[in-house]
Amino acid sequence: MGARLRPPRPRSATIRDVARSAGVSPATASRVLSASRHPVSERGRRRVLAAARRLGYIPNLLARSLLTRETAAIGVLVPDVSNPYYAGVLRGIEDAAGPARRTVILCNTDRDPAKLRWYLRALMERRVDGLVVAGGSFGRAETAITGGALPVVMIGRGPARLPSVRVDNVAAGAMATRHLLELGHRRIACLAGPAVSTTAADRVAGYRRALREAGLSAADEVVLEAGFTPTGVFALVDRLFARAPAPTALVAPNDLVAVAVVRALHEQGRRVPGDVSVVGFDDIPVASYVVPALTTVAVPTVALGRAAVEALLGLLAGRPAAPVVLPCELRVRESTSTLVEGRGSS
Amino acid sequence: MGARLRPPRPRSATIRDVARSAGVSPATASRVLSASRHPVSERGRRRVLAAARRLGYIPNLLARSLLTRETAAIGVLVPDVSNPYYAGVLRGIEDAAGPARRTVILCNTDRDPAKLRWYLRALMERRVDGLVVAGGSFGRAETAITGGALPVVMIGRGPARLPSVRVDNVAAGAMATRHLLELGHRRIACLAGPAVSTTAADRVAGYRRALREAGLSAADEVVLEAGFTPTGVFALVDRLFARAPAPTALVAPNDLVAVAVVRALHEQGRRVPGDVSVVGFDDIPVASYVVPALTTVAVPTVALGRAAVEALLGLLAGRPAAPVVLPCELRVRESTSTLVEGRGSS
DNA sequence: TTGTATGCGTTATCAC
DNA sequence: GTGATAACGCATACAA
Repeated sequence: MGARLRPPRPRSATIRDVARSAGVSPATASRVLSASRHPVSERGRRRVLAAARRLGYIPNLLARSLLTRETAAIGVLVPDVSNPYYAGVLRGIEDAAGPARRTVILCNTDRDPAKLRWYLRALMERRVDGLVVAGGSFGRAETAITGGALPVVMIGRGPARLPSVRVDNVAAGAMATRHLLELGHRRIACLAGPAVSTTAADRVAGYRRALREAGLSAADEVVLEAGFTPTGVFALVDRLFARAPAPTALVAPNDLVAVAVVRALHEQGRRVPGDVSVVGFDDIPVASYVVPALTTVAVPTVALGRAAVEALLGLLAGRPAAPVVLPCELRVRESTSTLVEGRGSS
Repeated sequence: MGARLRPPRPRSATIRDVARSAGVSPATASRVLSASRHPVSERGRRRVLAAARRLGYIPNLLARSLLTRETAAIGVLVPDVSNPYYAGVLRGIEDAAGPARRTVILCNTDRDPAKLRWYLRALMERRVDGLVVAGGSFGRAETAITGGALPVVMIGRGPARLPSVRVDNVAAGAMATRHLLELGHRRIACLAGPAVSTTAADRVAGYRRALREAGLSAADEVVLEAGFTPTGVFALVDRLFARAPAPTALVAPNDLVAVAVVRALHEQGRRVPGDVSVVGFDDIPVASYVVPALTTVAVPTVALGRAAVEALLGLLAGRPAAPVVLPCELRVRESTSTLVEGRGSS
């Protein structure tokens, strides 16, 4: 006698039950229910379908996957869903996965390498068909875990050999900074995102490049590490404006922080954009509704997620994935304005 | 000869490979690798572990689940992850699921019953251990699909018999409205969320109750349907303030819309809170950073998600789930203030 | 303490 | 066009 377990949950109808009820063999039932291309008589088909409905048959994907070696599931690794940026990405992933009949297994890494690796293993144990990884810290060690056996698409920059879908954050950083330069600003501070984030690093690099191209020197660069959340931003802004000469413009690491910066300045009695211009990144949903509406470099988060899944589906279909770089767009709104002479001069 | 499929992906090491490499039987290998309570000699254990490491063995959860009838996966149905409210809920779900070694399968329903039912079926095919459903429209038809075979925990109100984790949105709506009444406001308008949302309906009910308790009549109620996103809010506010007498205070369906309302008023030249007081719900991350900082009724979204998973885990462990009602909290900030006499009188 | 054998639910193969 | 059968990878009842 074989395994005889206490069934933790009632056993639902199997394909054998359906077959018996329809008066056919399990093979025939399977051919009907799994949309196989194998021919089945019209009469048999009807009987199987009727029996399946009658019994409330729900196929067991676990058993099917065990045999076909495909789970129709994709794993998604993201630092934090409650961040609007990743929420948008996730939305795009879901939007593309649904119609392709794939389900999404979600994992929050919190940018913690240990957590990342743990989840990675969990996803491999589940034999997901592929992975979409957003928010970096997916390096050589992690590639080793997947053993190259698993198609992986990165959102943002990752290990060079992995296909990626991203925006050019250096260009985005430069775009934001150039906008401020064109408005006449010369003392422009830059709040950087977390040190581990390549996105943050690239935006800072773009900031530096734009300054240099405008003829400013390294001495004119003011870069402070802030992070991608408002935590600690108030103190940072205090520090930034305590020193003289104070900046007249500021590049925030993202919109969330930009909103906090605007408020911090407001509390100091400085007006945006009257006294200080502020530019953010991402164009999160509230960006255009806050007062002043945020000037920002829009990142197509939903499109990123969507493109990543499309690339992954291509990979699964055997098509090689070309790197995708989606365009960013400067959206000039109310938080930036021309430098008023007499205040900006050093 | 049996199934001989073209392997779409290279076959990874199985427990038989490990057993052979370790010089033991598959049973012994299984006992070591699945943390079974069955005794295994120390020597055997070491050999199996070594072999597993050597071969890069990763257990196949599909096969294990087929046998144990447990997948360690929970399905999550949510209207829209890119909404900060649900992003918070999702975060809480993930936070509680991870340490319990459960993975989360995410589905966006968009409040579309057809999509909901499709996903529901997909989750059942995957044999998830249980379901967390947020954002309603999970009614009798859906309960029928699960056939009661699947533990379900609702976040928010749902079919009466299903265990739920929620906040008292009637109380929340009353709390927001009472705050405005205490500030002296009498002409208070209410923007309702989507008609299908019980959360929205409850908040409106609370609004009505508070007005009534303050001795106002049904004639004093002004309720307009807005939705949970800023779409169309500008036109709505225009309409609202075109009529006389204009309201002096406004209850928004959530913070996202509240921010948009503040902006719409700003564009009309009305000041918040000087001319109009505005209160929102949820206390989303930006709420305290916008200017004016939003007075809002905080909903513990992350805690809701966490509690839902805990209830579900309890259910899976055989413990009955008592309904959980988490407290809301009024956070008075800058978007509400005392009614200035002479403007508020009719 | 170990090994052998069985079956979880499904689909591919082969013979009819 | 149909049916019997093996196998996917694993955990357990049972015998040793």
